[in-house]
Amino acid sequence: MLLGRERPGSSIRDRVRAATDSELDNVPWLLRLTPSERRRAAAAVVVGEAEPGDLVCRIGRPPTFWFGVVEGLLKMSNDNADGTSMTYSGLPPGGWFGEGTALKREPYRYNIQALRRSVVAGLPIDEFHWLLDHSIGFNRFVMNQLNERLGQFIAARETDRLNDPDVRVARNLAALFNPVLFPGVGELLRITQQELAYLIGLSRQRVNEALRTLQAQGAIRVEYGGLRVIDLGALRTSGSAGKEGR
DNA sequence: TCATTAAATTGTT
DNA sequence: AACAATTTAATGA
Repeated sequence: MLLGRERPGSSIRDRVRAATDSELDNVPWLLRLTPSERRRAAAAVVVGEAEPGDLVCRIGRPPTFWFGVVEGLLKMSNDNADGTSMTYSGLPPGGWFGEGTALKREPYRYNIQALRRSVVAGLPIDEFHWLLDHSIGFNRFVMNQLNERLGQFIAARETDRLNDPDVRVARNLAALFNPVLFPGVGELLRITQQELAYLIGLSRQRVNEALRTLQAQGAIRVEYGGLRVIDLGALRTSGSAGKEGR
């Protein structure tokens, strides 16, 4: 779908190009490859721009790429029969996804949609399989990725049961700041309060209030257009053992 | 480089 | 949801 032969009006409006060097610097798994593997993989990686609302991949489509976020913000969601949709996760820079469907060559089970203007990278599925067959480092990365994502989904199930908005915001932020899944984020997560509200399913006002509470607790710092993590552990455990009441 | 203006984002009600 | 205040980005001298 990142390929140019897409039906008009659907998916990414995409001109795909080869990745630039600085974009390749933001591809975490390239560092795990041997030099010759890296040369081959880097040449295969393509990038495209996604406008807000664009679908990077769609439920039911056969997997053509393993995708990664170079810049911007995506969301992973699922459509229900009644027309509503459920958001599973936000995908900030450094995150790679779709390995499950790529591995089995089965259709995507979720939609990936751009929340803001984003740069999305893709590794063609045949190259993905070649790396699985030839590169130990790549296998380590994918395995680690799957393990970490499993942990994230288990944590997400608990989070969804919580009713305290402050805690839900904290846990969602902890997930987005995950350095293993999203190494491109670093200390500063570029996300607006509106986008965060949309991901978590709260009003922007309530998110704003929660963020300022978390800032007062010393867990984060609120900045214009983004959030800086001060204490990731506090975000993860907030509301479970502790002192904060509301 | 600086000043001005528009746009985006945040803070409040 | 609406509005004001603040921050950033864009423009042009």
